[in-house]
Amino acid sequence: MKRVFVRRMIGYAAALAALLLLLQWMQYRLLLLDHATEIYITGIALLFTALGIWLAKKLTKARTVVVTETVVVEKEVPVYTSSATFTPDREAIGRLGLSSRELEVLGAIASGATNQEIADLLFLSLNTVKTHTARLFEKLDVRRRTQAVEKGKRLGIIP
Amino acid sequence: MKRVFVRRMIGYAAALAALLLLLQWMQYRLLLLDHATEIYITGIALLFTALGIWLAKKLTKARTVVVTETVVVEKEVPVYTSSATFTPDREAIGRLGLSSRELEVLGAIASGATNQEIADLLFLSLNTVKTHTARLFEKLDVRRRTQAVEKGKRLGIIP
DNA sequence: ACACGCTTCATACTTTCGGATGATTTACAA
DNA sequence: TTGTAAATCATCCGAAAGTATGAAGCGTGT
Repeated sequence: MKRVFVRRMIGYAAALAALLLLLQWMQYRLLLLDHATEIYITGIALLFTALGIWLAKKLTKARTVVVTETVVVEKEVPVYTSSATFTPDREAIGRLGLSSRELEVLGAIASGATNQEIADLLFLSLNTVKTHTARLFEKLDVRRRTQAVEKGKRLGIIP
Repeated sequence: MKRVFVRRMIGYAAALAALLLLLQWMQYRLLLLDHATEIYITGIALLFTALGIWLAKKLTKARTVVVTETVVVEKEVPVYTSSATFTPDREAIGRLGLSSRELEVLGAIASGATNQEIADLLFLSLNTVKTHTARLFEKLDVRRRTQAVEKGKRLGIIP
């Protein structure tokens, strides 16, 4: 792979060198004549336009890649324990030292409630809910409610 | 078709004419100086190389053909999708009209990322992430990211 | 009685989210 | 050609969330 690329680069460099030599020669030849500058310039222009086209084609062609992806998906169908029979992992809860109020708040957060809604639901003040969430986040070692939900589900604390 | 092509050609011709005028001017200006020829030539070369590349790109782009391939996949009993072999519910996604970007953002939200983190992750601006989330919430008919995660999981859109 | 943890609530401040709206570009379809 | 959808980015503003800190009441166990 690498070797091919290096060789191609060398080829390009050689072609460019040849081109420059040709130019040098043209310059030397044509400057001897009077009023030949326009022809010279035109030659240059055409030459380099061609070079540009050639370059572009090479570059775009080299970049044309066809990718065929085959994805095989195998699935098992395990016996499914529905969410109705969810039992929280008491071990994890004890290990983290989560209080019952904090668990309630975590559940409400997971359901998508705002702090104010949680306050109304549990008959608390907004500030109290905030302290609960703050302690909850500290114990779960997270910084946002979305992370708390993710971690809670992962640890089996909430369904 | 033909008409478009002709007009494009006219545009190219105009551009070329402008280019030639520019050259004429450069020639007039620079030939007043000594030893400016080399610089002039180099300019010409670069200019026309660029022109060539541009031309080639335009010409090849106009010829770009899009091939659409339809792949039919048969799925086996997707009753229960464990987190390891999760496959999103395409039916639900299609029904809600969720775009790929919106799905990416939803996944990132579910992992607990802030909008800024999502922006960094997907190489977007914060504002773009916000518009994606806004549209996502609208389509999911929710008002907060926690609700979006909850609904996304419930509908089988995210694991 | 007293320490300890849980719960409750408050103030003040910063950060993150979310809503509304508009601009621009690109791709694709009618 | 025109229209539409997706994706990108922007500003402004208000709401929600989160941080820091202090404080008070209430059971429980020693």
